[in-house]
Amino acid sequence: MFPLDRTDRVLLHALQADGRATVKELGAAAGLSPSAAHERVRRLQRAGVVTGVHAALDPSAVGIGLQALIQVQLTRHSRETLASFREHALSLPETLAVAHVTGAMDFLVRVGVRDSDHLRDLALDAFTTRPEVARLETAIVYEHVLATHWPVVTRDER
Amino acid sequence: MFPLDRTDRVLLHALQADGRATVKELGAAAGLSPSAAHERVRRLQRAGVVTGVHAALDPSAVGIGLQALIQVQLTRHSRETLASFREHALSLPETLAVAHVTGAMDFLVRVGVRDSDHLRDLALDAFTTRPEVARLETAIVYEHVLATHWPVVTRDER
DNA sequence: TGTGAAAAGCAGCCTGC
DNA sequence: GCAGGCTGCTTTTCACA
Repeated sequence: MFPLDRTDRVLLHALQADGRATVKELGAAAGLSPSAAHERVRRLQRAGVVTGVHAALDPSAVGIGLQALIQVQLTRHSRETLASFREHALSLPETLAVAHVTGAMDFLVRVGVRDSDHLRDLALDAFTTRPEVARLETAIVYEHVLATHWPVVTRDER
Repeated sequence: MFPLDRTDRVLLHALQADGRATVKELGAAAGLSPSAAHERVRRLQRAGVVTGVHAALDPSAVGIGLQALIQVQLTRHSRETLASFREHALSLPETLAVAHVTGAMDFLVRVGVRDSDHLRDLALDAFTTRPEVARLETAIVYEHVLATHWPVVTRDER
């Protein structure tokens, strides 16, 4: 694991809060010169600690009137079946997130749709038709909030 | 709803793929001059279509060895109970996402922990002790993938 | 790893279509 | 609503500590 010190944590925090922050701002937050902050940010990216910087959109602004959680139980649990369903779910334009989990249901797919008609069409056309799918259970998502600040749960306090 | 044309969609797509892209690059992707791209990006931000730009981190790099989905059934469904549990869940450093959903379970909280000991401590100390919580069901998350490209599901093709 | 200076490139603004 | 030019700031590199 890439060792993260206090300065790295400050930089990561700042980049999670505002991914477009300038190196100058990041440096100021971490008590570093712009060039030093730049070097550290580049290193964090090269080391794969920062996997990317992405814009977050307002669901309703892009036509998503409804979010749902489609819980899927597979017919079989072979590697092929899992991989095949995973790929399919990720390929759907409505898919916002895919989770492969333990328990009665194998996959949870969070989707963004226009309305309940769109949701029904999606469930019937893109899920129940699949040979991998044994059972579906769909829940409406009233609200979904992503944490914008991941803590560094490591204990070392370097 | 803010009207989005083809050019806006290209800009949004580019910003989702790389939130640190320069206005020059965004313009090139959309077939626009840097100044025009800049103007449109600013408008998309002011209109709230782009709610923010955030760095994504590698879970294992920040000490998250395990992710779990804690499903919570509440004792009561009053506005106060819902709000109180929601706030509590969002305040936990381990929380990665919170969803309020329909169905047997009321909330789904995705958490990032070091290991199974950490998960047990979290469940016992931060969930089962809460008066709002009637029942817990915890599932291990083998894999979680967030879509980095939200489609614009609107139909108008302006 | 960090600083500071210098060069290159970009953002931000303005003017004219 | 867009292009092009201008100015100041930011990024990026490099020598040095």
